[in-house]
Amino acid sequence: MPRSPRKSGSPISIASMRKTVSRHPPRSLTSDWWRRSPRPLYAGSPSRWCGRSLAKSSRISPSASSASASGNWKTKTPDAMPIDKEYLPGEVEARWIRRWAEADLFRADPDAGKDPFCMVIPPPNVTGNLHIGHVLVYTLHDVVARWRRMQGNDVLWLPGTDHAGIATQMVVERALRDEGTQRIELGREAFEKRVWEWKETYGNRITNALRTLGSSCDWSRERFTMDEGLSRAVRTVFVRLYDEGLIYRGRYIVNWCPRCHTAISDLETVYETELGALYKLRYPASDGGEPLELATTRPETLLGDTAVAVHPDDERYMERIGGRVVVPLVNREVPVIGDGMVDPEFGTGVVKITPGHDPNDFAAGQRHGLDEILVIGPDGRMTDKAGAAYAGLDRHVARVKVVADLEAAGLLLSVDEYEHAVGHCQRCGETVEPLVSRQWFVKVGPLAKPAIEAVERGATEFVPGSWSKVYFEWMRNIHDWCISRQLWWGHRIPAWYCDACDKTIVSEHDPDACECGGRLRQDEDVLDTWFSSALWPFSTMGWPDETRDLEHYYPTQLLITGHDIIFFWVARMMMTGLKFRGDVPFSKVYIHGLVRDAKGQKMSKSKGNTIDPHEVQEQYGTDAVRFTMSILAAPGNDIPLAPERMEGYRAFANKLWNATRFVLLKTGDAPPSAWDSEELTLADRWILSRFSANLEAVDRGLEGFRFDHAADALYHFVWGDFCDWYIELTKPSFQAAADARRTEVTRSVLLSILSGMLRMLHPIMPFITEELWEKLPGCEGFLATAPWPQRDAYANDAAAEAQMALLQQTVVKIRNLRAESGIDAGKRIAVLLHAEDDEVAAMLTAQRDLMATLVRAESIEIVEAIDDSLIAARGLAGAIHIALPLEGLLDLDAERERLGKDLAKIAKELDARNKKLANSFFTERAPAEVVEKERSLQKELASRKARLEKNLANLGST
RNA sequence: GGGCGGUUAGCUCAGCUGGUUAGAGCACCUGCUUUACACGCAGGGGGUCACUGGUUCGAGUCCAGUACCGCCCA
Repeated sequence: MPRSPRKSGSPISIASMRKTVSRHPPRSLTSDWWRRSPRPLYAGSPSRWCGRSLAKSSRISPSASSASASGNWKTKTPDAMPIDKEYLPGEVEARWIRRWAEADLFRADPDAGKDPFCMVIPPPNVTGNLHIGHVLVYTLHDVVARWRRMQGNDVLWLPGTDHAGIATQMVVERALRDEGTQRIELGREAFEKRVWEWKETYGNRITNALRTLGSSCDWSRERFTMDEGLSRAVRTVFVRLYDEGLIYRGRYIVNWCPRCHTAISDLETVYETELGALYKLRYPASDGGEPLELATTRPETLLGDTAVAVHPDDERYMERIGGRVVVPLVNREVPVIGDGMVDPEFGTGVVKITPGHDPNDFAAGQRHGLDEILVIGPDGRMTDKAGAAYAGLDRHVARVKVVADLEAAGLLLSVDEYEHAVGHCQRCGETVEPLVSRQWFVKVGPLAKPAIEAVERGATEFVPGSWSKVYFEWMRNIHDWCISRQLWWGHRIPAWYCDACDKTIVSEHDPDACECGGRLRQDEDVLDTWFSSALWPFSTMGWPDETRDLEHYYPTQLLITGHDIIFFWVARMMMTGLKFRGDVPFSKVYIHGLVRDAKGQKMSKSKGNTIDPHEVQEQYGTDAVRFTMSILAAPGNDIPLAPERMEGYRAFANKLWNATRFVLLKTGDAPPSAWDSEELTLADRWILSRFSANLEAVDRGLEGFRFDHAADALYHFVWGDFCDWYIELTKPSFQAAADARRTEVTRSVLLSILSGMLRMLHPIMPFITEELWEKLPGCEGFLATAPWPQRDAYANDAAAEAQMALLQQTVVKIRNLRAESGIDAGKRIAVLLHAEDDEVAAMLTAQRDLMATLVRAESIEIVEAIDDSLIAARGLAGAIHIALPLEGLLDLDAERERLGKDLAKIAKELDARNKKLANSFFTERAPAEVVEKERSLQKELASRKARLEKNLANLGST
């Protein structure tokens, strides 16, 4: 991140100027721009690489794989060398997307003799545009895919889209309306044709956007849920489930959307709390006795009432059970029933029962054998059964009239404001109308059982594991799944009804006629889109045929998706996978968080806080966006996406760019040469060791889906270890006076680390790394297919790390003393160092020239003792004494204050140690090594404190 | 009503099986045309880890309760 990009107080920041002026040519997303090639194919075998070990002794090699015979570092041609001063993502991204596609790098090959690693994409809606949530999911997919590919797996990341029944139909209907026509006028066949045309024209918008992210999908295997093969899979599944009695057709109460004109599943109904009214009504008793008073939120449905219910144990009404009351306005006599579902606390404790229009009432109706009277039709208007006074009225209008009529009849007792949950259509937002109709259902219970067991026995594992609870909870309370939709766009239900004999035929192949010779009519309805999505992990691989892909890639290794889709999709894939393939569809399910805005609020168009992926890709570069997604992807957490974050990682990309620029400028275009371990400096050994440690952190992070940890390790390795320290440490080696061999070893280590670094970064930042890789001397082929660096256990050089830590501490303290003493930044000063420990003193002596360049010192002297009488800024770095002789420059008061502060801090720490060690419970019960640690720390603090006190005393009193 | 998650620096978040001085980025302050990078360099300030109690030699970390926030299911 930019620590502090603009300190000058300049009113216009460069970053803010960039926000308005994009420097990159706009990319068209609807064309096939990524296919066009102005240049010949990039030649190169897919797996040549340039990161082979250069150490003659493998002890400190960043990459221990043996070099292939052809892996000689090649001298770069000069035209590959020029490198801009800043990273410009736009053109670079477009070029690599094209070159990767041309080289067909991401095609999986089941015969490659490699371990497969397979993921299927959560198919986006074909009508959709890429939104920021997609960017997150697909970034994580691609990070895994690229990492596994570089690790040597045969990676299949299978892309595709789903046909999104309602959404797509609505889009095309809207277009028809604009043309002054409508679906019904067109007729079913013509309409379907129109949708296909629409799909051909616009259906690749989202997949093209996916390509701009750098997604390394195998596009040769792209699928669409309405493809011929996938449609066959749908039919096969439908028929088999029907034959086994797991699909049935029945009259049942469903959630009906009067606007979409279709049934929708429970999951597609979203409940929202709304302010409505609670109406208290009076129902006269048939025998002229005491009337019953009841409360309802939906008075218009009383026209379809077939009973009134009370709780059987409710003493107020017990004796009324079995009696009859008259439903007002329609004057229908209905029974008073006793049912446990009635909450005596609600309203008056009496409720009306409308089995035709309420799920609970429907269930009660079944229990008590009540009639279902449908008074609201599929169009949301009252039916004839509602009576002549209401028939044809919209349900909302009817409510007003019913209430008015009741009032006129003196049967309306009160109207109170009332908050209640109202179901809405997830797709169009219309108030859902529960109504009884004839629909197709999947009997889910028998399918759910093995799916539950599979997660219980660990065949499929949720990450983070807590999501399995959510899965279990839903699966164990699962309801039958309404799968028919009253749409024209989708897989038409393969059921035919005979006009003559009333027989139902369900068949994979369209039948010609009924056995009885009667004419057949196919069911008008189509299947829920999720029905085909549920088959995605195997239907995309060719099922029901036994294909090579299916055999090789199923079950897949990983599914990455959001928690909002566990029920809709994950659970259903589990059920069908087990049922039809006899195995789980994926061994791991990684559940990511939801992308929110910087304040943690959900993004929505109405709030205006959405982030357009294309815009931020242009603005910050796709790599920066991907890096942001990765580093924010802490499991179990939503992702607060602030533009500043992306800005920061754009700076990171630029930093990487310039680090490479430095290396290239200093090292020329010759490939690196091998070194002997004895030739390495402390700095060389240290960076090689750090490299190894960070490689381990990145591997561990990616293995455990800690994308945040992996990205964090990379960030700090590149910016901290490599740029802030190692590059600075190498600079003396490139001065004219430097020893030629030293220069050669340094440039070789630099190139070697850089090569490994680019490989490590590639899964998260594919574009910039591929671009830089191409510029690196000797690197051939695509980085995308270069081997992942190997961990070398011997590369951990603890001694180098410890010495370097000491050196860094000393450097930081010297800089601190300079700054705090107000020494001009450009001024060369003298530095005295003293260490009691001989080894430390030797190390300091060896590294003093190096340190001098880092702190802009004229000289650094390692002395036996620092003269107490010297006027100097003094400090401690661990046990190393530091003095900057500043005769005449030192503000004694300020120095006293500074030392006093240091002293107070150390005294406080020492005090805590003393107390701890004085506590006999601690020394007796804590592990010996912990106590020992505290003791040695106590000792060191005491000596540091004494030193500071002495320094302070030497300054004299004011 | 049932369940799950969260509460750590001004902001957004890390912090694994309890053990030195609780970290990062952003923001903030100071200084800097140091020949890779001002999308930069160097230095710095800032936290009663929501609250209460418990376990423990030792709690941001484990347990219980409270408050507030969010999500899911009914």
